Amino acid sequence: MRLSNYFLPVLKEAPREAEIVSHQLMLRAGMIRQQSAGIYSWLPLGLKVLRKVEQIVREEQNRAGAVEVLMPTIQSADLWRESGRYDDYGKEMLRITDRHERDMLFGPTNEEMITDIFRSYVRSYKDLPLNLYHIQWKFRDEVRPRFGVMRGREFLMKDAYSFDLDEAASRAAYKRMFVSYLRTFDRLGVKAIPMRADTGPIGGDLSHEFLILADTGESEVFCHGDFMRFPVPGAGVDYGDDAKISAIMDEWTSAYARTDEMHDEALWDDVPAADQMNARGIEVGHIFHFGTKYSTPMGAKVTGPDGKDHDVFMGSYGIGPSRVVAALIEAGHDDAGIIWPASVAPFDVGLINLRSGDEATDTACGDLYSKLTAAGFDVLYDDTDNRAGGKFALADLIGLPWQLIVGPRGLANGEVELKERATGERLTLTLDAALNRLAEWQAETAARFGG
RNA sequence: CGGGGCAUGGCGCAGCCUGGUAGCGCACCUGGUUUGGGACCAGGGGGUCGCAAGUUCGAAUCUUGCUGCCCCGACCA
Repeated sequence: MRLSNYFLPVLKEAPREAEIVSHQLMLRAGMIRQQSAGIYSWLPLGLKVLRKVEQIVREEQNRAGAVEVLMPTIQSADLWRESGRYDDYGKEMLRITDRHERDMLFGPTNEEMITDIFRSYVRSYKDLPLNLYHIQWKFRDEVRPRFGVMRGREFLMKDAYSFDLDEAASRAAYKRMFVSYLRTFDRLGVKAIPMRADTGPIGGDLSHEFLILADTGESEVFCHGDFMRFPVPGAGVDYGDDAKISAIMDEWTSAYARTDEMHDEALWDDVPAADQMNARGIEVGHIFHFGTKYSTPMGAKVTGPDGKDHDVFMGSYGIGPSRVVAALIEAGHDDAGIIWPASVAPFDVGLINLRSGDEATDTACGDLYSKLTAAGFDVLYDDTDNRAGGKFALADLIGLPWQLIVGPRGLANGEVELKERATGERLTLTLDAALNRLAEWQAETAARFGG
């Protein structure tokens, strides 16, 4: 993409209303625009990151055996009356009346609807286990939306729902999602820690939150240092092997990890002082096992091997991709701007032409742009006639992993500069050497973050 | 929902106390000189000062009401 053809409305100064760094940087980098309290438009750069996050989440859900569907944002109130939540949910639910005076709502979550889909089609235990998910916008009319997309009223959520014949099978489904979350956050390039959680209004008896560690996180985290050492299951993990999956979850739940809300000083004292890790985190995922809470009132049952009907056991599993985008910034930034993990960076390389209009420089940049694009790099080519300083500042702000800096001075020696955003390291290389270095990185990144 | 704050060109702000018809920086447009870490000169465009009512000869400025947004607390991906 040539910057001159792109839409990247950056701001030199952060709007006053933005308090936290991710919100400031998302506004400054032209990723989002606020349309109303807690409601945002996603501009091209932001959307690109959001889609990448979404795609990684999708791939790991699919790998774990979940099947994608897409349910509507608007739901009928009748469905929610069946579960009893229409009255329970309170003012967080945005209620809408259509032209026929029917009670509708903008879905804050989809347990009822997915249960309705399930009961409409599934009759036999032989069709289980089943896990259906979708990635769809939700709306929760928060009393106090804040911190940009970190806590918006409208937000993108991946929500998966598992259906099983009995408690044991349902718990196995829960563990598969648990493991898939470990992989998902690892591929997103962040350290996420699963913590025992309150089940809250969704109900149930087994629940974990996944928190991305970031110094500016909202929640205080107490966890054992072992979490930094537990191995993340690889792409080859066998989700069909219940024992193996169970063992992974056992390991990842073997050490103490709680947020301040669930913190237990007595248990904490049992953790050796050297292993006590006190950090901050951002909740980006939450999984629940809630048994027959919805299947019973809504009549979602299957015929078992015994020839009798059984209410199905369910769980739900959420990740908020829109919040993840903000959390990644909280976890990766410096004074100059964002530092994206390679797997979700909006572009791989920022190609900086230091002297647009200079024939030799333009030619060299055009050539590099073609070669990189052909080699599978997503390149943002700054071909504008801005000054060097402005281009550097922009590149740092939007946080692409690499900056390939091309100017007449270096070209005279057949050289360009390659700057790595994360480390700030700058290398002066020949054109070919620079391309080779990027190719190495591409291979490393594919190995590290690939599906 | 309780408490606090803010609202003046696209963004950041001053002006308000002590009413006299709106200003600064950045951004934008034109021309020129420039060009390796946010250039300089000259010229230019853009705001019924959130909305409504009131006080006054006169309101960005004073009064009242409303709306929007932000922050702190209780709740959430």
